[in-house]
Amino acid sequence: MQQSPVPPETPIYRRIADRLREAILSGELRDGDRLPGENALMAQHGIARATARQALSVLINEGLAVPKRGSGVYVRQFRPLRRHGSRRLSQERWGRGQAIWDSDTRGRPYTVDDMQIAREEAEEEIARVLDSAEVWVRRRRYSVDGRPVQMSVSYFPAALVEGTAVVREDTGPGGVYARLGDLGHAPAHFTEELRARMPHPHETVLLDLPAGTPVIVIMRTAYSANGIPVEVNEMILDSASYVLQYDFDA
Amino acid sequence: MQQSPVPPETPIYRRIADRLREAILSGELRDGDRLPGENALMAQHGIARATARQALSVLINEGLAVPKRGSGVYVRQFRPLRRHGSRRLSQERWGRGQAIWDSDTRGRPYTVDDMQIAREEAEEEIARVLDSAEVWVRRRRYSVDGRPVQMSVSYFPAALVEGTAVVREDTGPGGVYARLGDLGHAPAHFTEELRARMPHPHETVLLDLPAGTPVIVIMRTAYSANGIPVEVNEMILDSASYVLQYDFDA
DNA sequence: AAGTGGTCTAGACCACCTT
DNA sequence: AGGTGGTCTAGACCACTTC
Repeated sequence: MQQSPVPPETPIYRRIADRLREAILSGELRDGDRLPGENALMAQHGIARATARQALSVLINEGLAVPKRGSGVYVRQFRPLRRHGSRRLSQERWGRGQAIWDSDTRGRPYTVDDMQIAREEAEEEIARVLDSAEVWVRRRRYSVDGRPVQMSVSYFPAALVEGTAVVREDTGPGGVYARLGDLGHAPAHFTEELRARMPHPHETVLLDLPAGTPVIVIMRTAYSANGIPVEVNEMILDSASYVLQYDFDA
Repeated sequence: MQQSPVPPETPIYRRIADRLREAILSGELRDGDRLPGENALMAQHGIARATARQALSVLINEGLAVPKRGSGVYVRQFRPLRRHGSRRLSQERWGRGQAIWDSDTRGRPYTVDDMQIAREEAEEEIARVLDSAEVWVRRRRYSVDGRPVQMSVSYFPAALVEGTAVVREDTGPGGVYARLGDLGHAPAHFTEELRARMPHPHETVLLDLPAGTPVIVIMRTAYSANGIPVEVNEMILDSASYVLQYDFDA
């Protein structure tokens, strides 16, 4: 009924979480291994259910563990894809580049689902950047190995692409950028603005994100050679599925 | 003692959290505003303390709200700095670039604290990339307006920088990169590998991060003109304090 | 002094997964 | 059938902030 008279400096649930985190980060518990469950923690430490849950919730919110209903709590894995920002400048040019983080994009193709194309009134920021109140919008979701990894929304100035293949489902060989080129507005420069944050609920659903998984938000603006913005592309990435790489010269 | 016979499709705590999130994202509740507290939610919805707490914890773990002991739970703000990856290629070159996200780096200087310099045995990954088992390490933390925003650790091949100003506290005009230049190894190419994840506990402490705040991890490798890696710089950024910008050509 | 969030106990019913 | 995590109740003591 009464807890120990002098509360220990760090709360019980936190010390338990620390112990488990150590086991995970040290590799003692490996990817996919099962953590001690609520009942096990209650018995081992003589604590109440809520306290055991709180300990596990720490690791879950840190993205180190994933709960599976009716089964247990498991160590989470990190197997990223590699996304290249500026491919043309990539390491092949000066060779010898060594990657810090492994990734395994090899051979696994993207799948596109939920493609949607529509003409819309632009949100404030998009309208400002594209200098156009009306835009054509292409929405899609990318999956790898059947698991969603990215949502992407492209915006084009309506006047620029009206009636072209850019607003059709099948954009033809070379895709949207080739069509923009046909129009005399081939993308020549890119700006990517990037931030990370916790996902909103609809993003959690669409990307099937476990708790403790941030998203990376990329706002990419494409400019034609004469400096006209021709596309804004907003991407929401599952941070557990990606390593981003940017290469550039001094 | 008994809850309603047919449990509602979505749990109570989640519906409350949804309502509050809506209020935050719609701007009805603004930056720094106080959310209804545990007692208020208990009274308004006729629920137990733990349920009210659970509702608030959702928003806290989403990074939308910050709890303040003895005071209340408040709407969190996002006022990022802007970090430029490839400045030389930046938008000024072709003009007209419009930023999607506001940021206010203007005039606010970085402060460096906790500078540490040491000779160490390199971790496996660093040793592999730098092709050197022994490294000199420079650690420091950057703050803006007295609030920590970034931790940074630079690694140099020991043989390359031994006895030079690179391993001294004061690196002189132009800093470390200028000294590498003096040695005939001026950085000419950069690769940045970037990911986002929830912070580890020591990062939470050192960056003073509220719950629900991811970190952005950047591993930056600098190569000299002839392709030799001369520095690896690992940066841990508070994701709520940064927008990253990369500019490049097609 | 009163109110707030932080921690903890000891129960309960439920849906879900494994066996 | 039994174990697991998900939700919820009704209390308790505490440290801290605000007034």
